[in-house]
Amino acid sequence: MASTAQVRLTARKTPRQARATATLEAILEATIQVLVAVGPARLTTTRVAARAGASVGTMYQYFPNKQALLYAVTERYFDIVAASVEQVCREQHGARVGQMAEALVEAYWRAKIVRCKVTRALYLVAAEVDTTPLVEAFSKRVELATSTMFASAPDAKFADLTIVNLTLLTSLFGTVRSLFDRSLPKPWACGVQQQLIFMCRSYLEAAKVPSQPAAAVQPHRPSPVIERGPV
Amino acid sequence: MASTAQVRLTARKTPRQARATATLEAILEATIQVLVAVGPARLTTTRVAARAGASVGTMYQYFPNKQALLYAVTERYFDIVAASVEQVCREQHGARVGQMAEALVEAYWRAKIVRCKVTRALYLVAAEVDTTPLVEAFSKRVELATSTMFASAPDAKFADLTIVNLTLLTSLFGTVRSLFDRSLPKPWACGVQQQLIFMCRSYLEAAKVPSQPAAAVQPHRPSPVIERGPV
DNA sequence: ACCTGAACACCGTTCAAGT
DNA sequence: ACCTGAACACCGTTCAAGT
Repeated sequence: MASTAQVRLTARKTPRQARATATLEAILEATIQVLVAVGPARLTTTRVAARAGASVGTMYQYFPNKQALLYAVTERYFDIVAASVEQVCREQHGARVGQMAEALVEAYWRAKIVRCKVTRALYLVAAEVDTTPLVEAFSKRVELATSTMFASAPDAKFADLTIVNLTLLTSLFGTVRSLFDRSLPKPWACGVQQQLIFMCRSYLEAAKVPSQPAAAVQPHRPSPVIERGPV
Repeated sequence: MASTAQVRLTARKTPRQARATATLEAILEATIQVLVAVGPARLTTTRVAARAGASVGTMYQYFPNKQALLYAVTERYFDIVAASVEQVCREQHGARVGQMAEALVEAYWRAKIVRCKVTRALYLVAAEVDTTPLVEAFSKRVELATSTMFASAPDAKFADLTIVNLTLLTSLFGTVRSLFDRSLPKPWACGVQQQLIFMCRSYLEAAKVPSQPAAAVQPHRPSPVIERGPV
């Protein structure tokens, strides 16, 4: 592992009294605020504690180290985003694929942009803490929701839904991230977001397995190098 | 700005003697090695200096701070990747769009994966240093190369090449990054990479403006919400 | 149970002294 | 011109002492 050595990232103890719960909450909230204000690299445990109205020692009662603090905040964030994706997936159950793709992209985009400062700050914590397990859990959760949704579409069947779904999500997550990383003027970012919907629709359309009344329209040229499943 | 305050990120002075040039080179090389070994968060100026066989003071003669060091290394890396993308763009000049898309994705993927440890480490330095200017310069450079290439395709014209090109690249950069961030088993990663080619092809195909002998095939359903340019 | 903050170790950065 | 490394300030983490 490159960036991180072996460190416990889970909470150290859970509060038993109401006062303690409030303290813990204050610390987590303060962490987000400091994160947004100065970024993860310049975030200081003392600063977080001060912002939360507590002392450093208190913070260390609940978290074994700075990394665990960032880990906890990231976990909460992923949970919110995953939940809102799951919601649209339920809402779009049984719709047409094109409509699903559009709703999915828009929901994810909205979830990221509503708290865009937080999003931007959290994209950077990966450098301080190894958040791979969180990314993995988040991805798996979303994959399940979207694949269930796509499987319910009446207008499309896919030869290998798993890989199509995985590709679509990888591209969605990545494209949105790229948009955050670059400092594109808003109109361009919106343009790309619109095109992204169009791109996802085109991909799904092209990845469809031809339905019953097929054989009518054939691909113009034989598509040569295009394989589907994992190699 | 969240993560970084005002700091000079450019080199402090340039070496005048051969000995000094060697020192500088050793420092840059050592930085990459340490970066790969422990990641940007745990990279230490002393460690870098030691690895380079120099003292901390020497490092500070050439770089005003740790961030400038990481900045310089990132710049070099971007330069290599951009150069290899530019090369395929020249090679594919005048080819068909589908072929171009495939070559582009594969070239970018290859450039990233040949030194995958370095790639992974450098993805993380963005948290320590504000590399936005470098990302921007890199993107602009690649945009120019690919848009020139696409404009030379005999089999496709686009209503707005700029936004199509921007979307394609944003998606390419992002998807590849997502693949690095997640710890997918190799076969799945390869599967997604293959599908990404297919996705880019489908998108370009769908974004084409119908050529001369058009009017024959009409879109099955009016596509509702799909706009092209920036809003 | 929970909280505090002085104390310690470590790392970024400087600068007076060397070749 | 270039290099060195002890010295200083700052931040993560601990722990003895408090309520």
